[in-house]
Amino acid sequence: MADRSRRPDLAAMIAPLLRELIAAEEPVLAAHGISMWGYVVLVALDGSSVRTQAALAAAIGADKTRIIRDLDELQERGLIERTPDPDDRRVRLLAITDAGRALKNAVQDEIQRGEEHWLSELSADERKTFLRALGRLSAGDRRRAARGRNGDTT
Amino acid sequence: MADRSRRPDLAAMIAPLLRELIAAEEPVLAAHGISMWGYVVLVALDGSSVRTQAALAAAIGADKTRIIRDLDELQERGLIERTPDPDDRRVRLLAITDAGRALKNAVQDEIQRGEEHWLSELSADERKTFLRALGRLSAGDRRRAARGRNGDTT
DNA sequence: TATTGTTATACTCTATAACTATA
DNA sequence: TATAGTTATAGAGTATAACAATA
Repeated sequence: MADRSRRPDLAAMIAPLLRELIAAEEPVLAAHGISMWGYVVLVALDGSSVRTQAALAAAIGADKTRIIRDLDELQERGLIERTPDPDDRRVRLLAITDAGRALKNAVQDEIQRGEEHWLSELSADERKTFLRALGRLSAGDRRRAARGRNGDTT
Repeated sequence: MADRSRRPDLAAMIAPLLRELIAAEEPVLAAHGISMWGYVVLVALDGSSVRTQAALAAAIGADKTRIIRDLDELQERGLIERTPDPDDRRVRLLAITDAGRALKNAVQDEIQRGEEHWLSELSADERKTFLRALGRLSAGDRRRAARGRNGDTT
């Protein structure tokens, strides 16, 4: 018999929720002709001080080899710029363009409007505490992850 | 310039957290010689009234074809039973064994002890509200998902 | 004809290794 | 010798299609 005193594993509660959130994002991304990784890249470049491709890969938890196609495409569409670093010509400095930021903001607005659908199941207090707690746990992630890397994001 | 009034997307906050939770589970699962899907199957069979393979696949969000190997292995190890349904001989009725339940409980205990590491970042109030809100959102998943299927879990 | 469980195939991701150009 | 970026290859994981047995 199942033990009612057990709570579900955190991962088991979160995984299906994430699956639905991603499924809801896909049509929005498709409508704007951008991939999930492409969107993640734009968000990372807009919000942080990430400059090099290696730092970007680390920041978004991707392998440095698997974001190159996305960077190529984003650059071809004029959504990001890749300029050689004069101080170290191995490095290519990344920057989001105005067009890239506009696209990212449009996509993000739509996605967050869709997420209200989920958050509306919570009371105002629950919502506030939930988002804060989630941010805390997520921030813990970043702190732990940062320790394993070189600590700098440029 | 980044707009500070934007909150991160829910998916963007949850995804890295889930990745870490899964990474923390893997050594536990490996120590008990069971795969992630195998564990998910045991949890589903222990806690609900799922009986057929098709219902199980739907319940855990997997394709019916991709759980067969796991079911084979779980059965070989005596952790589940697969018996033909006398009422419909196409169907094989699934049931967790005592050994399966014992393994599942042992793994679950270890996993949840590990999760305290994350939850300890929250205050008692935050923790309570967070888990309740997460359960609510996750329950919403199940309601929405159930509507898309046949409504019965047997 | 539809459905359960199964197998085989193809496809999509991802990780690994190897290469270049710089340092 | 080590590192940033790149490319090519191989592997894992997944979805799709087709099959046999039964309804």
